[in-house]
Amino acid sequence: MTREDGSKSAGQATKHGALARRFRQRIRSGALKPDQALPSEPKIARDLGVSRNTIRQAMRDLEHEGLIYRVQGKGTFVRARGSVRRTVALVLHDIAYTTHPFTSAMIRGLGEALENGGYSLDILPCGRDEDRANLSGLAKSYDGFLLGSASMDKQTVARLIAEELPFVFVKNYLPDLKINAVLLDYVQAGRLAAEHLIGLGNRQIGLIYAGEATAISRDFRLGVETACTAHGLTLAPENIHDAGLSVNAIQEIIPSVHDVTGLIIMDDELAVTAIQALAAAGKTVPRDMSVVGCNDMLIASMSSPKLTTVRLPVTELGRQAASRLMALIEQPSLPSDNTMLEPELVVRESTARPRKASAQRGNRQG
Amino acid sequence: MTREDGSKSAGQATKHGALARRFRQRIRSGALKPDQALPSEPKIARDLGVSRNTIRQAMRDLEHEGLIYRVQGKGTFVRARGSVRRTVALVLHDIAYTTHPFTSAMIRGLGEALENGGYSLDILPCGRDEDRANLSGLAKSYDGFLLGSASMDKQTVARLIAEELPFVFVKNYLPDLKINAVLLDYVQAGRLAAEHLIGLGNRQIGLIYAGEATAISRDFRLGVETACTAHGLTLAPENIHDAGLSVNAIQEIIPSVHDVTGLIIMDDELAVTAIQALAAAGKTVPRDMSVVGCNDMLIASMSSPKLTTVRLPVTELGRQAASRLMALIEQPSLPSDNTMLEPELVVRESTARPRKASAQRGNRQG
DNA sequence: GCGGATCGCTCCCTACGGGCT
DNA sequence: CAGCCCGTAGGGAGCGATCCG
Repeated sequence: MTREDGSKSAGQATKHGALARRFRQRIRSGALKPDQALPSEPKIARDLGVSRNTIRQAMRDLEHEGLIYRVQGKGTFVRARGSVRRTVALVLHDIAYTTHPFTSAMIRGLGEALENGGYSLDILPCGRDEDRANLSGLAKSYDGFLLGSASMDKQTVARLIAEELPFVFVKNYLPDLKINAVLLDYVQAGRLAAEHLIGLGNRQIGLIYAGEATAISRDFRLGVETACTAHGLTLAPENIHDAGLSVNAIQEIIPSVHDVTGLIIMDDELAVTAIQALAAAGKTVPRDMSVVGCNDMLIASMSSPKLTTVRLPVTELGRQAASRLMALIEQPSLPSDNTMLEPELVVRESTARPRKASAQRGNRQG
Repeated sequence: MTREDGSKSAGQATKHGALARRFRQRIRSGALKPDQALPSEPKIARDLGVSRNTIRQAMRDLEHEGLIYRVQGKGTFVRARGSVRRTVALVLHDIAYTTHPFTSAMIRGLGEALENGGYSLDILPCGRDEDRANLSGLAKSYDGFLLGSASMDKQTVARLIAEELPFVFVKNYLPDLKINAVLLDYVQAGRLAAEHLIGLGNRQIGLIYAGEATAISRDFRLGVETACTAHGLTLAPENIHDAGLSVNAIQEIIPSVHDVTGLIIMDDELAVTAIQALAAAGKTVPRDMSVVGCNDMLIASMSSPKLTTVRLPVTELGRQAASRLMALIEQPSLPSDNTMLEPELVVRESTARPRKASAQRGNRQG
């Protein structure tokens, strides 16, 4: 431990450390400019009274850090910052999340913005402790990090901060850390979905969401409950179900949904699956039950009936997060900032006035 | 150029290179086991008659490669291979491809198999020359590579071979390289799609595919043409369209599709989009036109009408490719092998007998 | 608990070679 | 060509860490 730290932060203990530190500062500050030659090894040796061997060790370290390059017969030069394509990493809980349409849409936005900025994007998992431990090791390989995992822990973030590595939270966030984040307003998304159903006359509302594990899922539930309370309704605990992101879970949950005329499902794919499961159980959407999805993925407009959903600007989320990270990389002193993107209700065919309610209230014909 | 190659592949030119090579082999072969101590620097110096300085340089290189670790006062030791979680990289043309449902399904299979094997998966882009150049630099970071990009070039592959890095082609391949690959039989996929339409009585068939740029797209067209020829039909050039993977391209292509009763589209999303575009132009599928997709993604069974398509075992492709790569990593001497996975026709609602044809032939009522 | 042996780490010196200008 | 550059290779001295008797 002590040793490793010593040899890394060095800078004073050893002569080569001090030398490396000296040149590192001069390069970072801009005193030495890209492709400018450093003094030759023999010259430094004479000037500073150190052996050439020591100088070579310092130079070797700087070369490994990517700060300089050496050409036999010519000299040692400062590496141009842009000579290596800059790369940022998107860190997900599990690489399998790329599979989800939401993540796909986000990556589309990220890739687009980063491409325009001349950056490359790699995707890394961080669900396992080893992966996260490895992350700071990979730090040298990346110019910045997009943190898209709900399983990101404070220690890892603290390490990123300690090493002064730029990062931006995308979609997920750590509740008690006020740091760079580009987020979606899931409270508002839940509220919009619930208010739409309530506005149609639904008094019994059910919720299928991703559970209490992630902040955004909690936010969504909070939004639904807030809307219900505001209209004098209660979201009964037995009408709240945790499906995670699993299509299979939906199949198990649907049969246990009773006494509900409106169902809010936090994911379009799950919502479409739910509609099919309801159909299999003899219930037609929206005649017997209204269903509202969330995200407005492609499938929402392709399914039958077309899904009423809450559109979240996912691709825009990616774009803004990427822009924010690039700004941070190019100007590390930027103040921390949180951005919240707002959702929008998209009414299609999967929601309608509940039959009993409309009969009781309007007593309309048909 | 010459220099870089020299210093990298070294091994014979310089003494420290030869030394490093010597120990690299002994470690890789298992002659030196994890956490086993290497001979001490002075001992190697005496035994081999080289200076300690030279030995230290070789050890430095090995340490940077992660093969050994050194502890002052104790000695130099072989690093346990399993101490760092093994990681493989999926190399795609562009990170945006993760966005495509096909890639998602493949990643699902890859992730599943790798997870079971105790591996992590990173996703890297390689579309730009800089990215590919960087790839061999990243070689040290990864235990193997899954090559999923059609833009993979021979030089890059040659470099991987030269550095003895395990790799497996997934889905895409380089026509003249007989190397490890797990592939889908796109010739057969095209043939199945065409034969289904022909079997229904369609005589005028159109094809929308991803162009001539990639081997699999060419294979698909070949399959369609083969089936047509076998049944005495010709696939007219004006009925072959290149849409890439672009939903927008479909919108432009559909209006120019004439005199065709059956349309084969190499991607389900594009096929569903095409059906909507046809509807907008007043043509109903399958009454006025039969449409066959390819891949059997989720959307194929969710759309209306449900899409007849050719199911390709994409997730299985991922699983097998991952297994193959893990086997190669653990036993580099495995002989090269190609695996081809076969498609299957899934008939749903988007295909039917053409009206004219059925009228002409059966002259049925209605 | 302490001293000696051993280890890797730092630092110095010299010399030769091959590439660049 | 000479003169400079970095790369390689050799020599040696002393230090701090580790281990063992």
